[in-house]
This record gives sequence, structure tokens and C-alpha cells, in this order.
Amino acid sequence: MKLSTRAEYGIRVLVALARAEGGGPVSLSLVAKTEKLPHAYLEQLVGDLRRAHLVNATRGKSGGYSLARPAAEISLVEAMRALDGPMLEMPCAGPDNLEVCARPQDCSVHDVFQRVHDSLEDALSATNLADVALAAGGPPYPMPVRRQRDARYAAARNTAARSRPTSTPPAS
Amino acid sequence: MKLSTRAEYGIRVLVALARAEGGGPVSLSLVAKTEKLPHAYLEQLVGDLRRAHLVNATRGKSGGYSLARPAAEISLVEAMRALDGPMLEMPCAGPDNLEVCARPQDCSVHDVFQRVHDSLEDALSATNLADVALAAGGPPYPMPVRRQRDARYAAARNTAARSRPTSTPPAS
DNA sequence: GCATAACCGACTGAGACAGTCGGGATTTCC
DNA sequence: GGAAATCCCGACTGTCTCAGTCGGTTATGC
Repeated sequence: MKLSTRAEYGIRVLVALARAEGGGPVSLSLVAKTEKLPHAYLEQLVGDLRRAHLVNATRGKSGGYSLARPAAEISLVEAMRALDGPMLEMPCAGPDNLEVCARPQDCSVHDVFQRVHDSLEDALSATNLADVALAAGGPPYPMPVRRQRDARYAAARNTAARSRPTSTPPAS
Repeated sequence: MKLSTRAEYGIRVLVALARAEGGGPVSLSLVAKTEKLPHAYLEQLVGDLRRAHLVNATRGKSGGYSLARPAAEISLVEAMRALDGPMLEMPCAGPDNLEVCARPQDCSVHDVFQRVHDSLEDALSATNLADVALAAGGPPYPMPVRRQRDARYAAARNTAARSRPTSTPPAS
């Protein structure tokens, strides 16, 4: 039962964005440097977050990422799913993977893992990014003040509107 | 967030043993056949269960495995730990892995994952094998009736008493 | 002494994970 | 119109774990 670095790093990025909420986009390189994480790798992860409509991207110089919705409205379960696929993947658990159980009438573990799955999901959905950002405390995320394109929760000009046929299954 | 087959199969075996409780040892080949699981692989897993003192083994013809304690006293969290190592492994979560967090004063995710870890553990420790075996319902585990060596919860003649220096860290 | 069981260590193929790399497309600033 | 900073994307790669297999040894019952 291991947590992937994808999930960890991805959530760190989201928390960073939450702490910078309202202050215009934050560049990935800044996050990478501050959190001491590999930039090129983060690009992959944050791509998933964007495709899941959790963050918006702004291209070009002085661009970066910002949360697509207020931090208080983004739960960790969304983040985890976007980053890591369905929770507790296994033939007999979770509404995510609808695989048919190989032992139909007599599966001894079906119910248990369903319960475990649910409690995991509860714990994650009960927490949102604002909570985490707040709990992280400390100084707000370092952020160079600069003219911003008034892009607070701006329309998602990326991804959604780009006529990409949204052929993006929520996760790998 | 994936559940290993180790955990799944191992718990299936334990449930099988729980359903046969009180009826002498059950051979692995029977379990493997009934549950349609690879026998050689199960041998590995059940070895871990034995080293964790969750099952007792009886060698020789008409031997097999039985639970080391009453099913009602074996929680799933024990089983999971024996089979799969610490829950929710990651640098910032759980009392199991005491790794030092790389971002001491400012780790934004420490608390969250701690909470997730705890709720996972709660869910698992709240359930014991007797519950699962009962919930599995259906007919009791198929089991050839045969003379038994009065080995209900017999002293753990294996493993523990064999002067093996117990150099068995709970998991890999 | 033979059949059946637990035990053990070594081996292996496939796939995931954790990145890296090189380039392309956008936007801003000068 | 550059130059620079950013997002964006696909391909590649080494390492490791997972899921099993295999061959052989030891113990027990008949």
C-alpha cells in the first residue's frame, strides 16, 4: 500500500497554488525550486491536473498555473484521482473499477474492501486544498508581485475551450 | 493506490481458514484449488503469515494450515501488515516509516497523509476475520472430515519455537 | 517407503515508476 | 521583431517491484 510520488508531488503543487491563491499564476519552475522537486517531472503531473480541470495554465512569459476553482472547493479525492487513477484498485473494490469479480456468488472479500475503499474516500473527500494550505501555515507561498492579467478563476481558456475532443479519460 | 494480489490472496486464504475454524488444518492445495489461485505463489504468502504468527502449519500428510488464534481476534490490519508491509508508505505518513521528512519546518502535506493513514488503519482494524468469514456467508469452507490431532489453537510449534533467530522484519 | 504436505531459495518476464530529453507553441518585454 | 520565459508534448530509459514459476528438501501418516 504505497503512495506514489505522483500523488505526493502533485498535491504539493496544488497546495503551493492554493497558498498563492488570488495572486496570479505561479510558474512551475518556481514551485519546483521552492519544493525541491524535478521540474520536468512536475510538468507531466500538472498536465494531468490541467486535463482534470483542477488547474488553469497561462502560457508565455510571466505565465504559470493557478487553481481552476477556489481552493476550498477542491477536495483531495479529486486530486488523487487525477494523479493516480482510481483509489484502491482491485477486482473487488470501489465503484471506479467495475471489473467483474471472478468468484461471483462466493467472493469472500468483496464487502470488506468496499468498506475500506469507502473510508479512504471519505477521509480524502473531507479535506480540501484550503484546509491543507492553511494547516501548512508558515509564510504564504513566495511569489514575486507582478502585474497580473486579472485571471482569478478566469474562464478556462485552456484545454476545455480548445476544441480538443476531451478524449481525456480522467486517468491512465 | 493499488492493492497488491499478495494482500488479496493472503486475505482470501485467511478467510478460508477462518471458515474452516475448529476443523483441523486445511491444506494449501485445497485452498488454491477452491479459490482458483496459484498454489506455489500462495506458499510464499502463507509463509509470511506464518512468520507473523497468524497461522500455524502442520507438516506431513493430512497436514495444512490453521489460524493461530481465534478468527475473531485477528484483525485485517495485522494481515495487511504481514502481507504488504506498512500501510500507506511514504516519507510523510504513518508511524511505521519513521523516515525524516525532507522539508522539516514547512512540510505542507504531513498532516493530511497522517490523517488518511489513520482512517485507513481504523477501517482495517475494526474488522476481524470472523466478521469477514461470516459475511462471506454461504456454505462453510469445504473440508474433508478427518481425524484431527486436536490442534485447535495448538501451541505454535512452528516458527517461534524453532530457534530461528527471529530475524524476520515484519515485511520487505 | 511412498504419497502428501509444508518449507525454502533462486529465477524470470512483464510492467510500473520516476524521471530525463529534446523539441515545439505562446506570450511578454524590450 | 527578437529574446526570454513559460507551457506543452511525445519518446525514451534505467531501476525496481510484482506476480509467479521451478526444483529441491524436510516432515508426517499410512
